[in-house]
Amino acid sequence: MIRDERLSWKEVRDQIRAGILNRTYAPGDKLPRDADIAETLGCARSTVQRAMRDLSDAGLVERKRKGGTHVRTDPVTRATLDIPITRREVEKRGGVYGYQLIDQSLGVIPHEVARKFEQTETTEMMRVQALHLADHKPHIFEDRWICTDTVPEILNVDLSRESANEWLVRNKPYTRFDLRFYAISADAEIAECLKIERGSPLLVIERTTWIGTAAITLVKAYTAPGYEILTSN
Amino acid sequence: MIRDERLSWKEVRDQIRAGILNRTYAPGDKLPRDADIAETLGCARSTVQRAMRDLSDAGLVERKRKGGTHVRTDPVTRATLDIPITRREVEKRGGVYGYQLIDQSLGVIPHEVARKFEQTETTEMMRVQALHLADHKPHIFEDRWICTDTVPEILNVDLSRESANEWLVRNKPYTRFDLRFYAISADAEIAECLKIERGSPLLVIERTTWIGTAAITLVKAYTAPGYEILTSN
DNA sequence: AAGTGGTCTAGACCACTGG
DNA sequence: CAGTGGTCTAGACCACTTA
Repeated sequence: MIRDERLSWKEVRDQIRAGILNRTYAPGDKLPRDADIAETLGCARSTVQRAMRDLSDAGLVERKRKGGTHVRTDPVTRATLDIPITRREVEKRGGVYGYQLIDQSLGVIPHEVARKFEQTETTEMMRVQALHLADHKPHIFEDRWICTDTVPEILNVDLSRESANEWLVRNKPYTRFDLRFYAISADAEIAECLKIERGSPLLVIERTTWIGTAAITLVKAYTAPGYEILTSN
Repeated sequence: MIRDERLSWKEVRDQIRAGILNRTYAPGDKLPRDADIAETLGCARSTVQRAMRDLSDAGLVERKRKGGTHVRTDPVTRATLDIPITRREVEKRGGVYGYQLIDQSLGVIPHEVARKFEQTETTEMMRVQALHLADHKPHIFEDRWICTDTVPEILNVDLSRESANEWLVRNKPYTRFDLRFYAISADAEIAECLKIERGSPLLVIERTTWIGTAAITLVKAYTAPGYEILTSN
């Protein structure tokens, strides 16, 4: 007789997942209770729990107290995205990073921006427009609003040397953020900055960050043509 | 004296995170060992572990055996994306979903497609072009290649009734996928399908899926103007 | 070689929620 | 209100990695 070895939670997870993939448990089906699975497989319940949490995080099953664990009927593709600071992104690809401040000013925020910040009484903020370069070519044009009430220190930062992107990320950690991606066609201003033709299709990455409920910044990053966002799974 | 209650792992996590946000632990700093934190806070080491895993998943700290736990120097914005099947996406917003098969054929895959599949000997696949509608208006035009070697059953599915999107997701779970987003401008064919002007900027969602190492499908989803991808964090 | 995080166990209690 | 998942503990051993 071969003595059973202890099961790792990944092995448990893979067994359960296999059962789902091969239709032993079809979408909508209820899986046995953790305790029963543990007994069947001969491991501790917490090991099953660990495996289940992984499957749940991956969106394969849905767990409810008292309700039990069910195979999700409506699978979603769940991906994790890492958006690094632009410098890192360029350097990681072996490129040469460059940065240019284009304009910096104080001004009243447009309604559209105020809406993105949700609840903010602040009406005047700092606007920063800057260009990130990769291998000396325009890479990303960013148009940013920074809440000077939340981040008064920004007034004393020399943004011609260091990008707001980096300064903020290093000095003002956020607790919440909002991300959206969409496509636009380049208007005259953006086209000029990125040195492309008007009307070129661009991917825009828009990010708003808060610390607690206080708005920090809203940035629209207009990426140069050819830019792609990738996930690795 | 008030007797200390047991700490939950979320409370532990929040305390550690607070220490990072308020610079008690600056970027690059090493945090105490789990065991020490546990003793300091008066909880079990596994509770600290749970908290740390959360911070690590969020990208705030980096953990290494023997090396200890360090606050990450270059924070990344880490977001989780859920991409549901198109029907759900439309219905969740309260819209009416519709679907039209445009074309279905067998053909030799272009080199560009073969490259995306990485290693595949298959050269002939099924191509499916279809339109997803939201409130009777074009919403997403999808151009898909399906590997008939991996998914021979697809040959017997009536794709004019059910979208390949849904059939695959229900019947052919994948084990790995690749996602990318980028912007293009609509060519004549896409413009006609989506009933928009040529040259309109479009967000494209491209997804390749595999089961094991066997290719399943590659789909390019051309979204109608105004489409946005959102993350919720 | 030794230090630190990762995992497993067995058991207890809690918290949510569906029947 | 009872069943099920979620969490906590204390302790042991493992596995990776760096000093």
